[in-house]
Amino acid sequence: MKIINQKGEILEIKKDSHEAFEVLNHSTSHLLAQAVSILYPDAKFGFGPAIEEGFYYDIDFKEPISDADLINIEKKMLEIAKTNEKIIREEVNKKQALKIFKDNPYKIELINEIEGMITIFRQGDFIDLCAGPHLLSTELIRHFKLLSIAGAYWRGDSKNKMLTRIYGTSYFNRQDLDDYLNILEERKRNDHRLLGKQLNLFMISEFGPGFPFWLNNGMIIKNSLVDFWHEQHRKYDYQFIETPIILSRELWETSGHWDHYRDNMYTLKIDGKDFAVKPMNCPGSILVYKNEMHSYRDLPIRMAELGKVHRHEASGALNGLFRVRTFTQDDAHIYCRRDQLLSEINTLLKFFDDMYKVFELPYHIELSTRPEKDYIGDIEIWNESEEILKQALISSGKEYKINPGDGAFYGPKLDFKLKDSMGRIWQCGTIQLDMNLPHRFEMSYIDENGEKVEPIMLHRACLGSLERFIGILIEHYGGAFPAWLAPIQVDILPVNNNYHLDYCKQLTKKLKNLGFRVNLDDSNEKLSYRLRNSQVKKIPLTIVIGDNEVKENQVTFRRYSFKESHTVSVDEFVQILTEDIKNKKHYKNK
RNA sequence: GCCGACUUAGCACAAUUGGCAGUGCAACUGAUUUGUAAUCAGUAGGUUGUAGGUUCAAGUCCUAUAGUCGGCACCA
Repeated sequence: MKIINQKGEILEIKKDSHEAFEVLNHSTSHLLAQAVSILYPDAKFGFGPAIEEGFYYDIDFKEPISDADLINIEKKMLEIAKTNEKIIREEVNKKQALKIFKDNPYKIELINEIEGMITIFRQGDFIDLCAGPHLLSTELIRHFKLLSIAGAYWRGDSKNKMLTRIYGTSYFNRQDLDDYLNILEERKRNDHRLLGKQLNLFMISEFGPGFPFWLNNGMIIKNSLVDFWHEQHRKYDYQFIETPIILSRELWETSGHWDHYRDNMYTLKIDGKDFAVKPMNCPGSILVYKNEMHSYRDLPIRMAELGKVHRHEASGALNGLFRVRTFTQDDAHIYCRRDQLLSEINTLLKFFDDMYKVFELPYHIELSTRPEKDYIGDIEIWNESEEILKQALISSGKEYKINPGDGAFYGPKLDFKLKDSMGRIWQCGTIQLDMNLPHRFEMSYIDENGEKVEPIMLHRACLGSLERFIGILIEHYGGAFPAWLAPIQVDILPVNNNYHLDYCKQLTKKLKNLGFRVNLDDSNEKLSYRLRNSQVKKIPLTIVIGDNEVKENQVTFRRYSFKESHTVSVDEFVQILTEDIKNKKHYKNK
C-alpha cells in the first residue's frame, strides 16, 4: 500500500506492519475530525494522533456530546470514506496557515511554535494542520469503530482547558477489527474487579474508597503468595523486618518526603507532635541498619519487608486493586560495598527471573539513566553505576532497552515490564540505586582500615504492590488460579448422596488432613449442575465419586477447563495433587 | 483534582410520555437421588446510594452530596 510520508514522498509499505496500522489510524482520526466538522461546525480541534491500539482526537465542542452521538459520527465517517476522498498534502507559510486556522486557537498556538514551512493535509473541505504520514485517500478506511469519550487537558497540562477526547480504532479488514473488539470483550470479562466480586476475593466499601478489604478467598491467594515470597527470600539470604506504620515528622523531613510528597501523605498529630503514616518503607529500613555498627565484613545486608504503605491518591486515580490508597510493597533494601554491586545486581536479576517464571509472565527490562539536569551525587559514581547495571544486563542475556535521562534524581534504575496473557504490559519490578538517602541519614560501615564509609543502597521491589500484583494475576489467569494459589483446590462431587456421601466425607477429611483446600458438594442437585458450578467457580480439580470409585477405593478427577477425566487410586491422586502444587502448575486447555 | 457517564434485591439487569417496583441467577422450603456445564414447584428478599426540592403523584424531573466507571492530570 502507498502512503505520503512527512517529507511528502510517496512510499510503499507493508499493509501488515505496525507502521501501516499507525498511518491508517492517523488518517482515520482525520476522517473523524472531518465528520465532526460537518456535524458540529462550532467544534475546534486539538491533537488527533495514532496510538498503540488505535487513535484519538481531542475536540473542543460547544455543547458536550454523549456516547449516543458517536453512532451518528461513525455513520458520517463511513459516508465520507465511501466517496474515496483524496488526501492531499500541501505546504504553506506561517501567514497562510494562520489565515486558514484563524478560528482555531489551538492550531494557532501550534502554528506559532513552528519554524519555516507548515504542512497541512486536505480532504474535501476539511483541512488539518499535520505533519503526516497519511494514506493517499479514504479508500482504505472502512473497518473502524469509535470506542469511548473522555476528557483530556489541552497539551496534557492540567492548567489548561479540558477538551473532549474521542477514542477509536481502525483496521484494514473486518476480521482484524472483530478480533480486536473480542479482545476488548475478553479484557472486560477478566476484569479483576468483576472476578473479585464473583469469586469473593476482595471488596471495596464506600466507607473506604481506595482501601481494599481482603475476603477469605483473597486472603488464601495473598497468603500463598506471601509464603512463596518468604521462601524465595530465605533462599537468597534476606533478613526480614517489619517497621512501624506511623513515624514522626522529623524522620520524613530527613528523608525528604515531607517536603516533596506531603500532599499525598496522611499526617496526624499525636500529643501535639506531627506524625505521618508511611508512604514508603525505606526510612524505617535505614533506622534498622543504623541500629547497630556495621563492619565491611557484614555486607551485603539484604533487608526485606512486606511493608504496608498509605498514599493519598487523587480520587479520580483509584482503580480496583490497580491503584489504591493502601498497599503492601514487597520491598527490600540492600546495603553493600561498591565492589559488591555487580554481583548483587546479577543476583537480583536471577531472583526476579525466578519469581516471574512461576507466573508465566514474560518481561523485558528498561534501564533508566541519569537525568540531564536535576540529579544529585557524583557524576563518576553515576557513570560507574550505569555501567555496572549495563554489564549485569548483558551478562544476564536478558532483553532490555535504555531510557536515557529517565532515572530518578537520586540514581539510575532498572524497571521490569511484564506482559500478561491478554497482551498488556505492567511495570512491576524495579531496582533503584540510591545515592541520596545514605548521605541524608549519615549511614556508614567500618572498612578494613577502620575508616567510616558510606554504603551503597539499593531499593528493590519485585512484585511491586501485592494488591496490584494479585489484580494482575486475577486478569492474567482469568480467575482460574493454579492450585497452589486457588482458594479451593479440589471440589468433591458424590454421584448419589445416599450411597457415596460417606466415602466422600472420608476422602474430604483425608485430603484436608494432608493440608489441601477441599470442598464437598453434597447439595441435592444433578451431577451436571454441580459439575457446572465447580467449573464456574474455576476450581482446579473436580472429583466425581460413584459406585466404581467407592468399590475400588479410587477417585475420578478432571482438571479445570479440560473435558477428559482420569480414574486413579486415592494415593495416586494425592501424589498428583502434591506435584501440581509443588510445581505451581497452571491448568490451561488451549 | 478535572471532563463525561452511571448508582434499582446478595449479583446481573427491566420498569413507555412522571401513574400499583419486576425478571433471571443466588438464598431458603419441599419434591426429586441424579455418572461429567443449569430437575421441578413454592417462599422470602426493596426507604430505588444519601439529603433536600418540584408535583395530586418521583426509580423517572431539579439541586446538593457520596461512591463507581471511561479517560486526563498525578503515580516517590
